[in-house]
Amino acid sequence: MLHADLDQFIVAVELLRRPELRGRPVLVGGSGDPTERGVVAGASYEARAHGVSSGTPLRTAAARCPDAVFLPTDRETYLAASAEVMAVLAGTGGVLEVAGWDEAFLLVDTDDAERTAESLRARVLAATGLVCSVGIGDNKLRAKLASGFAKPAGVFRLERANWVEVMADRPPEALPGIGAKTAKKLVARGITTVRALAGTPMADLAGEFGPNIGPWLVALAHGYDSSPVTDAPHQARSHGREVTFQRDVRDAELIRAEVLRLCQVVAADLREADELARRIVVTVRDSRFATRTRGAGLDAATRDQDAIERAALTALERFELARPVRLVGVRAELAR
DNA sequence: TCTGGGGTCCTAGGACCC
DNA sequence: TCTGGGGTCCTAGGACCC
Repeated sequence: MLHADLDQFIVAVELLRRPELRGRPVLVGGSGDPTERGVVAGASYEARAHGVSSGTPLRTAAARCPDAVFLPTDRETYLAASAEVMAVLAGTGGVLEVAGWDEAFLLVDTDDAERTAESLRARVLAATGLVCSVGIGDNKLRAKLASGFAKPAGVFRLERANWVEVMADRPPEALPGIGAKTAKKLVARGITTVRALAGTPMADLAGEFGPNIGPWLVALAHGYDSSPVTDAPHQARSHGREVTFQRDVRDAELIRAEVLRLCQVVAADLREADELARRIVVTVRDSRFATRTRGAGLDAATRDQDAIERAALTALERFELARPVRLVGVRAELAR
């Protein structure tokens, strides 16, 4: 099985229409104004050399990389480019599972996976002008990790036979699914490598991480993954919108007005997606970055704007709002 | 000058039912 | 004075990913 992953996808799409920026540090994020609140969504390799990567606050990025060109995020354009890439991948005849804007699994029948992977890279480049890397694996977990090792513009194979050689000495957070929080808890137990995690009895982790996640972490460290590649169309569970204020807001009326505006956008999103909501959840993040949610059910599955607004205001009233508010969000959980 | 915005999945606790 | 054991649903929060 293969995992195709576009190289610096967002920046690569921008460079297609601004080829004069090639070779320069380019950063995409927020409104494109690095004095505003926002983070980097895409960084060119030249910018990454200055210590800027996806998730870096724009202001920090501007300080580290003053020569960078800042561009606003343009979702629609990336979605369109993504659709083009996925169409090329689908054209190969295998089972295609889209796993994000810029990545997909492909189950193909081949006796020369490297040759198939290279031809895939060539087809994507020829059709879209975008460079991708391709991982070959004996399951999805290994194929995904392999595409990371294949970057930039390469092919890499990771399977049971070379798992220990490639992965054992790496830190646990090299595994997808293990982030900073989990890594820290593992370090506290003296687990600092994939090897050590793989050698931990599952029962030891079940207490702290839960009866399912604990054992799953150990399986992850062995490279086990039995999840199938599926081309079943993706069914959204929720649609939401959230906004970070440029300055924290104390005025309850302003917060209320923003929640109502988000309700309008969410209702429009539901109409466009032809979905009905069952519950509305409001998110509030305060000036200390503490994030809370409150929800309210809907009497019937609906996308009626008035009903969504009523539910959102009911949920909003249940917050204390003791501190200035940094972010508000409105999410519709869908009827299924 | 800290820390976006779109999501998904899992867990834990309480309610409720038999 | 003691008050089981399952199961399911709802809700809020946590962690993670791109």
